[in-house]
Amino acid sequence: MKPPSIKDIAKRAEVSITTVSFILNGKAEKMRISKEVIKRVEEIIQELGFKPNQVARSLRTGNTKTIGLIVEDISNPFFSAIARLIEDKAYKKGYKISYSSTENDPVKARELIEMFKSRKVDAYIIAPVPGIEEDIRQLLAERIPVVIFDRNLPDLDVNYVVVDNLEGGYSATEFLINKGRKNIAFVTVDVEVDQINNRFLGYQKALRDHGITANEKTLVKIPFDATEEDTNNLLKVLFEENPQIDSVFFSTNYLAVRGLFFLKSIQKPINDGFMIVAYDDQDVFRIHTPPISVVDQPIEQIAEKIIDIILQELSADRSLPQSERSKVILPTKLIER
Amino acid sequence: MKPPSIKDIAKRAEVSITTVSFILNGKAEKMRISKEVIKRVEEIIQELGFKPNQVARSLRTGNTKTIGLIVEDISNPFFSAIARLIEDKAYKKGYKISYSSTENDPVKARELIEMFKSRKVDAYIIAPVPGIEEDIRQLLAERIPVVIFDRNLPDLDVNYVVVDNLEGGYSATEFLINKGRKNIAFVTVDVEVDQINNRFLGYQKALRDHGITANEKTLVKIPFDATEEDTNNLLKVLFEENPQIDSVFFSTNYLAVRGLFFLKSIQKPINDGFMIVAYDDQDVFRIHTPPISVVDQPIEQIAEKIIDIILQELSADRSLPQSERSKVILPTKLIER
DNA sequence: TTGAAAGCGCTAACAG
DNA sequence: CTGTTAGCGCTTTCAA
Repeated sequence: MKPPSIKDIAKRAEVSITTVSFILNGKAEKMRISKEVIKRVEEIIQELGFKPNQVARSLRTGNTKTIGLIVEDISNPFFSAIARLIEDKAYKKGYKISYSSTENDPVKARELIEMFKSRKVDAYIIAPVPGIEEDIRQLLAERIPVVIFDRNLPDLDVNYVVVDNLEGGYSATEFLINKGRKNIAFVTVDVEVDQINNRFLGYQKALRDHGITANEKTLVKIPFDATEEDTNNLLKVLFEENPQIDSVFFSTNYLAVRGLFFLKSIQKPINDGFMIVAYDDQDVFRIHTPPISVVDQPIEQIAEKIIDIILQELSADRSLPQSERSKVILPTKLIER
Repeated sequence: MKPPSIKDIAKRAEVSITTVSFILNGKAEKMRISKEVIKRVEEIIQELGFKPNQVARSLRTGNTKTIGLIVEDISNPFFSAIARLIEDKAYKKGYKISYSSTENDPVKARELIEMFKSRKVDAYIIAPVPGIEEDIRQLLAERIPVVIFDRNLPDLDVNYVVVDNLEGGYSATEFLINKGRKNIAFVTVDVEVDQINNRFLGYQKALRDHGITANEKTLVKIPFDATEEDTNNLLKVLFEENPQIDSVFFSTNYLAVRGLFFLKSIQKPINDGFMIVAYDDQDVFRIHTPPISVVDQPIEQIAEKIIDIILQELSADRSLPQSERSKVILPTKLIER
């Protein structure tokens, strides 16, 4: 009924618990345990289907072989794609992933970190919300490996993997300008996070560099918790009050999707006279008629870098000293369609 | 540096460990511990920022407050949406989710269950692959709560939450027939899983009921690990050899997406002369021009049912006896577009 | 080459 | 009302 313990194995094999433990942990030869004993014990382990209780092991060793993944929303394709890739690589090294969605709520984010702390996860991968700098700082102080991604926390010295969002915003905007757009609206989420800010800065810079004056009225900030209907209403106002708009740059994938639905609903065609650029290369942008140009983030590379950093620190058995913290900024790629 | 333990709290408050433990677990009043003591201890807990070590607690109590979620692929929108909803509800009850993707590989699925077992997760939510019946049976024998979803494992008596895929396949097919389609191709994944089989059975039944003879040549099974290119090649053959096809029913969301890309690449328009029905209502089908009709699964209800069952068994502190196992079959909804 | 035993942090039975 | 203590299953030091 109840799963066998190391004790049961030891008893059955007529050896001590210690011996079993050594065999279990591959220290058998180092301890020069005889071949026969090893074989006998291993057979019994097989026979009884014994699996070490990881909880007990964790309590003893202090590591849980679990990585905490904190994202904004696991159902966002960007995050779920990252989650999938990270899972894969972590799994190969014997790590499991526990995930949680913050919904961009610093209070919830803090609770999640607490929860993971009490569960003693070995490392953290976090798409941070503003306001948890202090919590992360504390993790760092305890020398727990942390990588943040998607967005940087500027006043925190921590490993991060982000893309060059300023460049991303710039290239998207410049692309539109080169297509002859004069009135480029910017639709974004009303959250003060680094990556969104940078996309906006890139947008502004591109306009400036091309001698175009930004029009404040065509800058729309959609609350994070806005429903689709709320979003539609805001977009409606945007277009009604600014009929001169000849293109829109959406700063996030889901806003672009909503935007496309909205445009469809008002039957505003996307064509040579009216263009769209979105962030993240998702199926929905490729399948759209006409296809939508996007700023593509190198998801695989992001995941790879994250897990590399984490595993490296984990194997170094501590977080790196400040000086060696990894700062990875990956390029985005404008996919013109 | 190191987080404080219950011992530290006890020492600081000059009470015994027991007292602190009782306070921590809300048994203070039952044990009639004085108000002042409670207050003092709570203050110290606050002050030191003490969080009980969940690992130690788990070892002691035998439960980890963690639920294992095993899906085919967490980056599939269907699964990530479910994951998100489950997470939310579980979180409110103090449970965390660990996830893993099986990639439809029974060997990997088995390993994952083992891993979760050694980590002592309290309950399992599994989108099963064929071949793990025995492992699930064993979980059940140990009275661990298990819910399977998305697909049923016919010869297993276990809680499940699925949709009526036969009905789903039927309604999709009938819809096409009613639209005057005579040559309905069926594109599916080459994996023998219950939900896919039922979608096919529904397709067949609808054809039969309407006096249409199924054409074996227009039934395409795409290997699960086929690349997009492989898929394209198979579809290419399908259309080249069967020019009479006037509609396609795709049995899975991702195959439909690939199909749409393929059709776009060969510039085959979707219109009154050629129609498509997909499974799962995703943005990509709504945004497509023209929009694609789909068999919609009630994702929220699925997630709700799953977590209800799990939490109920968890609070009953054991898996239900066979007779009371929950068998939930939810209806699908055909969204005509 | 193997065994005994301490102890990771916590809960809860039992004793006072 | 509070303290002492055993023990959850495992790793690892120390001793034999």
